[in-house]
This record gives sequence, C-alpha cells and structure tokens, in this order.
Amino acid sequence: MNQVRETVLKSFATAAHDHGRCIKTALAKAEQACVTSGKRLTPLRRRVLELVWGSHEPVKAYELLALLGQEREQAAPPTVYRALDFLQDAGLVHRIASLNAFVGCGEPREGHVSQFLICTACGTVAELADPALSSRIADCAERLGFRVARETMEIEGTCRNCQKTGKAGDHA
Amino acid sequence: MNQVRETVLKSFATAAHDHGRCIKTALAKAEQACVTSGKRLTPLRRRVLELVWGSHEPVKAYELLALLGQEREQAAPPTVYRALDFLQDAGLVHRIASLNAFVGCGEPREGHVSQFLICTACGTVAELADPALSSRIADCAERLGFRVARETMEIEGTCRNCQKTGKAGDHA
DNA sequence: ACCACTGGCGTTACTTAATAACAGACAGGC
DNA sequence: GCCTGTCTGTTATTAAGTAACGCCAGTGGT
Ligand SMILES: [Zn+2]
Ligand SMILES: [Zn+2]
Ligand SMILES: [Zn+2]
Ligand SMILES: [Zn+2]
Repeated sequence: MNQVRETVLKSFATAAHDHGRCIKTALAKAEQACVTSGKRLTPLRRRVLELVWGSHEPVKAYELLALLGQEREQAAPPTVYRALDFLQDAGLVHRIASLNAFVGCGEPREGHVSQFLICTACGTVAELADPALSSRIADCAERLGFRVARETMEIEGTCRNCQKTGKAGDHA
Repeated sequence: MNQVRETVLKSFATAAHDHGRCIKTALAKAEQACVTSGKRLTPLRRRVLELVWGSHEPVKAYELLALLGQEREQAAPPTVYRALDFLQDAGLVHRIASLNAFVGCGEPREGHVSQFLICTACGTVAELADPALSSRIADCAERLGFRVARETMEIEGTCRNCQKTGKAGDHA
C-alpha cells in the first residue's frame, strides 16, 4: 500500500506549532524555486506570499487586500490578484476553488496536482500528494478516452483534532 | 478491476445526440425524486432545472438569470440562486466550483459524491461515480485521522471527441 | 369562518470576487 | 542613453452571491 504524504506536515498535527518556522522555510523555498526557474519574486509578491502563509487556513483575496492596505497606501484588487496569479503559476500557492481562497504550497513544484483535505471545523487545510489517487483518476479517465490536464480535489470533513475536541465551527 | 460508470451517458459519446430525450428523462426523474422525498418541484424550480439541462455544458447562474428574464418580467439573482439551492439540496444539479457553474445530475440521489470530467475544449462535463476512487480517498483521509464529509473532484482535460477533431477552444 | 404559521417568491440593496484597460515606473540589454 | 518588456498604480466595470424585508397562497387548528 502506498504511503500517503501530507505535505503541510504540521497542519493537522498541533494547533500551536512554531508557525514562524513554517513561514520562514516556505519563503526560503520560494526564493530558491524562483531563482532556479528564473522568475522574479518581487517585494510585493514576496509580501503577498508571506501573508498567504499567515496561517494554514485558506485566505481570501480581499482579506489579503485589506492586510496590504494597512501597510501601503496603494492597494487595489489587481494588486493582490496579479501577485496571486504569479504565485499560482510559480506553484507557490494553490487556489481552493470551493472556497474562493488561497493557501501556500509546502512543496513548490510547478504544475503539480492539488489534493486538499479541508477541515470545516477549524478551517485548516492539508495538502495531499497521493500518486495512487492520481493514477486511479488517470485510469478512470483513460477508459473514457479522456486526457487529464489538471485535477482539482477538495475533500471537506473534520480533522483529527476537531473530532477529539468536538468542535463544530463553520469554516465551510 | 471496478467498472467505471459514466452517469451522463451521452456526454462524451456523440456531439449531436437526441438531447431532447436527456431533458425529458431528467425532468421525469426529478419529478419522481421529489415526489418520493416529499419535496416541492414548483414551476419555477422545474423551469430552472430545464434550463440547466439545456446542454451538457455547465451553465452560469447569471446566464440562467438572463434566460429567465426573457420569459418572465421578474427575475433577480435570488430567484435563480434559490432555485439552484433547492435543486442542489435535492441532488438534481451539481455546482462545479472551479467554474462557478451548474450542471444537471443524471442520477439524482441525495448527497452522492460528485466527480466530474470537464473538457476544456468543448465545455462538456461528464459525471463519474467511481466507488474505488471514493474509497481510495477515504483511505488516505482515514490514515490522517480525517473524517470525510464531502468530496469535490473536478478533472479538467480533453474528451475523446475533441482529441480526434483536434479542437482546442477555451471553455476553461 | 377565523387565525396563525409556513414556505415560496418578489424586491431592493449590498457584499465579495475578479477582470479590463490604460498609464507610469523601472530594470536590463544594446 | 535608449529601447523594450515587465511590474505596478489607478480607475472602472462585470460577475457572483447574499441579506433583509414583505407579500401571498396554502395548511391546519379552533
Ligand atoms: Zn505552520
Ligand atoms: Zn479541524
Ligand atoms: Zn443530452
Ligand atoms: Zn470536448
């Protein structure tokens, strides 16, 4: 049986981990990825990425906009959407379609699949990378003559912590 | 190996099938489902469902609104969103989150999973119902202590027809 | 017949999400 | 220095979805 890798390691592990480290390593990896791929991680883009990594909960574009607005005069929708577009293309953040929100990617590789577990109680999101799942999808598709280009998988439910603590909040 | 069922049978089969039949049987099933579950398929809801079934391509809420506006004076966003909410709850239509759009469900059962193949060339959507896929997801989740409530799976790519005809349109 | 309660719908107004289009700034290559 | 492309600022607009209020028809009890 294939081992499931949970890329956002701490996400469902402990509520109060050293999230500063998460942010720091994420930014370091991002810098690295951009250097090797020749993309420009400008201060604005870097800052937006940092804000996205503010937590392991998905962030809304207009929340980012508000945060940006606090620290610089000029901040309009295109400001944040352009940065997010770049970050998505670079594989540094993912968009969660079912939530209209964004999360940082713990393992930036361009064009990799996105499989997410979303806890509707605490709002936390964990990113999976299960090859068996992908290949099962490829199987289904192939049998119908369908060529897969991009997969969006967003699984809502309750994480271990929230099951224990009986939380039932509505981060739907 | 499990057999993959493609619930919207004609969707990727022939471009010009007898879609009138699709609509008719879909509406008949819907009536039936509502009767047995004690839900009220009012004229408005029925009409919206019919419009959703206008094709096998997902329909946007505001397109529906425009269509409704042609045939009745009174049509505001809540009109169509309320109907769509009802139809979703009844399992008669699905929302495709990655497209902000809606498609009719060929096999109305309340609360069943939604797995979609979306052709970015012709816009057509096919609904899968692969239990093996679901159980694989359940496996992954369980290993992380995650309890699954709802799964959203939206696979983009190219259908058999569009591969043959070399179409590359952008119904992204 | 009367009343109260409900669910469905019309209506207005608003929030949130995202994009278009144009202009200035700024860096790197020549 | 100057051209060129990319990044960003700015304004405006479209698309998507929701809140809140009130009307009315149907229902069910008294
Ligand atoms: Zn963290
Ligand atoms: Zn949780
Ligand atoms: Zn059809
Ligand atoms: Zn196609």
